[in-house]
Amino acid sequence: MKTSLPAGHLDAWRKYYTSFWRVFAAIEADLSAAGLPSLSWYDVLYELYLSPDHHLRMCELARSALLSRSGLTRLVDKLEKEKLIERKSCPSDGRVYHAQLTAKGVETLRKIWPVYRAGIAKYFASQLTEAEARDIERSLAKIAASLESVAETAGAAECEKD
Amino acid sequence: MKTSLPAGHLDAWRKYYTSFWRVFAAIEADLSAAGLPSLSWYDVLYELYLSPDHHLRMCELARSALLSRSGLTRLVDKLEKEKLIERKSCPSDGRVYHAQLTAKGVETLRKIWPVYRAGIAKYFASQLTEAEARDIERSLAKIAASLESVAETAGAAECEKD
DNA sequence: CGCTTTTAGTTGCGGATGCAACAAAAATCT
DNA sequence: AGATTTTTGTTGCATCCGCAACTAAAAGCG
Repeated sequence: MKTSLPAGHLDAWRKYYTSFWRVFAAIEADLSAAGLPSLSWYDVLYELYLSPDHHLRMCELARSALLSRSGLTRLVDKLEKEKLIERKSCPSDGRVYHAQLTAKGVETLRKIWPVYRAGIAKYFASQLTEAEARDIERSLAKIAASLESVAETAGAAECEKD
Repeated sequence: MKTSLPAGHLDAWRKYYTSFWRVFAAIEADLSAAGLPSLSWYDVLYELYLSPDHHLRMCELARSALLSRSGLTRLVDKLEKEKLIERKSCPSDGRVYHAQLTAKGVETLRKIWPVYRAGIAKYFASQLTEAEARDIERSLAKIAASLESVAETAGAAECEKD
């Protein structure tokens, strides 16, 4: 595993880190100002929306939505209280619950998206050419993919080797 | 202000969003596993380190370190308790406090950096060529710069126009 | 078949952080 | 100068979230 860090890569990291927090905060502020739920709610609803039959096991949903299992449990509690999803027990595995997107959940997704999209456009996309967007997508896809399986045990294995 | 969002730009956003959270979580996990403070501590200490005489007003530090004023107040409380910084009142403005990096603060910065650098290298830089890193730096610099002044009033002005 | 290990989801707890309200000081205006 | 507004930092409060411990169920193993 490569651990050297050329100056150009460090510069890229700094911009990546700073730009992300600023864009993220700006989008969250827009959502909040519009009286809409935060991006973590959107992420969960959207992952369910993408899934076949709009449902997913809790642990898979946690991974897709970039949350810990406990974090997801609480978030699903709130989403269920708002009738945006339902918990359904799994017939073939008594440990498993599926989160099932409701019609109201889809509706909420459709309310959030215009504001979210406008935020992405204003704070992120408006600064990028088509070519830049394509290059970023390609480069960052490699990074996202390389960390796909890293769930709750992040870094442990590699750390022990040092 | 442009609010349309081409598909390529949306794809770029998705990878940006997902990759960032995964890399961030992985680095935080490594720091935690090494018994080191989190990135928010590093950010504050590092911004002070970069500043002339290693000190900065609270509100400037909050902006540089990507925190709210209240968030910074609490973080500075903890850093001061650990003797990593000192609060110094400003002679020319009675409202202002300066956070002053201490020798122990510099030392802590030097303890965090190797682990942080290794994380950046492992989870971020190792996936990018020199050219990709350069392009990302250039593209994201524009985004970061366009949001430089957006502090606690993020999005408000633009939102009212819609 | 029992016993152990693993997996899925939940809960107690504590830490981190933002918003709104506040106090103090400075700046601005008349 | 006195009154108003703005700026700076802090605090009360609420929310979000992860880790560790726990329960229940399934899988693996003798």
